[in-house]
This record gives sequence, C-alpha cells and structure tokens, in this order.
Amino acid sequence: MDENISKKLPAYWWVDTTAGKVVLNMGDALGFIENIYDQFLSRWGLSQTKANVLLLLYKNEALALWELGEKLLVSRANITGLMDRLSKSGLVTREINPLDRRSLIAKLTPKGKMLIEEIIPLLKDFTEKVFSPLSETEQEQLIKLLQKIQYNQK
Amino acid sequence: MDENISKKLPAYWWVDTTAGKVVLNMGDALGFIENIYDQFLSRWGLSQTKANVLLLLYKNEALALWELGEKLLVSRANITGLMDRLSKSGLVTREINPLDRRSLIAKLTPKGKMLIEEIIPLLKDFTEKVFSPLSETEQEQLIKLLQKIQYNQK
DNA sequence: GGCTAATAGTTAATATGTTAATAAAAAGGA
DNA sequence: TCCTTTTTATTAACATATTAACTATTAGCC
Repeated sequence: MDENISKKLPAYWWVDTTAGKVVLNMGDALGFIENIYDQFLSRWGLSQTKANVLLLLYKNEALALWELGEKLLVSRANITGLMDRLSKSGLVTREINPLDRRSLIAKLTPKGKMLIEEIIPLLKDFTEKVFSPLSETEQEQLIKLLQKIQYNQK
Repeated sequence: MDENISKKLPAYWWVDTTAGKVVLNMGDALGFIENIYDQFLSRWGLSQTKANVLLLLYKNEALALWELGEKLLVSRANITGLMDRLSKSGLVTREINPLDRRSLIAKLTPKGKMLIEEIIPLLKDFTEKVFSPLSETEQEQLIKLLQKIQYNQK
C-alpha cells in the first residue's frame, strides 16, 4: 500500500488498528468509485449532483426546490445555483407554484428528459460492471456491513 | 428506506438490482461517515483536507507543495489556497527551498504541531468508536470487499 | 382581521475543488 | 553554452458546497 491518502477521510494510514485500515480503505474505495462515475457522467457534461437532479425529476415529474434540496441532502442555497446552471444548459425549468407563491416548481425540459432517458440504461449497465468483481452474495454482505456501521452507532 | 439519496453517487434507488442497492448504500454510508468526521473536526475549525495536511506534515516534517498535492490527491492549484488558509490560521509555513527555487517547503508551526498532537489520540479513539458496530472479523471482511471492487475492475 | 412565526428562495461571503494560462526556475540535449 | 522542454507555484475562471442575512409569502394564533 503506498502513502497516498484519501481526501475524503482523515489519513489514518499510520495507525495499525483494523479500524484505521477500514477508514483508509473506505476513503480509498469511495474516491475510486466517485472518480469513475464522474468520468462516466462527464461524457454528457454532468456532475453527480446534476445527474441526481435529472434522475429525481424524471421519477417525480415536478418537485418544489426545497423538496429537491431535501432529497439531495443539499442546502436550499446550493439548489439555487444548481438550477441556475442546469437551466442555462436547457435541461430544467423553474415554474411559479400558483398554490404557494413562495415556492418554485422544478421540471425537466424535453431536452432534459431525452438526456436522462439516454443515460439511465447506460448508467445501469455501468453500475453492474463496477460491482461485478463482487458476487451477488458478496454484494449483499457489503450492504449489510455498511448498514451495520450506520445504524448501530452508539 | 426513505427516498433521500446520496449527493455522492448517482441515485439508483429505483433500480431493483443488487448492484444498484450497493451504490445506494455506499453513497449513504460514505455520506454518513464523512459527516461525523466533519463534525468531529469542526471542534478545531478543521476540514478533512486541512486535518490531512496537518497529519502529513506531522509525519513528514517537511514536504514540497507538489508532494503534498500528490499525497492528498488534489491539484497543485488547490494546495495554494489550502496553504493560504492554513497559514492565515498560523498552523503552517511555506519556506523557500534553497535547493530548488521553484518549489516551496511546507512545515508545521509550533501551534500546528501542538494542535495535531492534541487531535491524534482523540481521532484514533473516535475511529475505533465509529467502526465498533463491526467485529474485528467483519472489519476485515469489509476491507476485503472494498479492495476487491477496486482492484478487480476489468 | 391582524400580528407574529415559520417557510421558500435568493444573495453574499467563504471553503473546497477543478482546468487552463502564466511566470520563474531547472533540466537536458545539441 | 544556449535553446527547448519540463516542472513548480500562482492566478483566474468556474463548479459545488456551506452558513447567515434578506425578501416575500404563508400559516397560526388571538
């Protein structure tokens, strides 16, 4: 193992405990996976967050900006800029909500819908390929371990 | 499982394949772990990257900025700003390298050294606690699965 | 109905990241 | 030695994120 460290999690590579090694490997694996997804999505000039917005709007048709922020776990302020950039690319629109004039409704444009419909099957295949080094059983094992960390915190 | 999606990886929650569930859970678990580390480090006003810089300089004493960038896997341009902010806090210095006047040498200040020496044992304990929901065997299993994804890509 | 609270979105300031262009210095080949 | 190429750091322009302050609107209580 070389001395590169993940920018994602604190550098624990000099710690000789197993937990230290887990942090190191999680950061590493995550960085790796994020990179290859970024690379995949860059074909269409999309970031992960932009792709997630398109995916959410494809499933939900119309979402208030605050709902979008809640589902994406990002701040309302960030949604503003994200929607600015996505509408500059002609992929989404913001419409006034007649039922509540405080809120704006985000929707895909036809161009945005066509784009995400093109991407979805490729993204699905890509995901299968990324995790193909693990058998079905191992994938389920991984899910269980990840959930155990998250849901058994004291 | 609710409909929140990770901002880290493409939203695959409507996909019924196991690989789709793995992406979802990895993004989720990563987001969770990053959050609790960010929260932990915020006590000292540090981000993960800032903490990593201090940790690297604590181990290596002196590193050229380009070496720092290489080990952190971030661009040189980013190192410039990071060092600007860290030296404004009085935690690091940049010295001219007399052997190669193109490069600058980063070092911890006494204040930076004291800070990271204070943090290291707490970070170690914190890491043990974060992964304590998993047994030693499970932690090793997780490492193996994560590495398998990364190193068996076709 | 009218005052106060809360909610939704934007803006401003900042942190963290990128790539591309630039300046300065070093390396290397003729 | 001189010229070209490479390397190092910075700057500029941008994308993505945050919190805090602000505006507009709605909700809730009397």
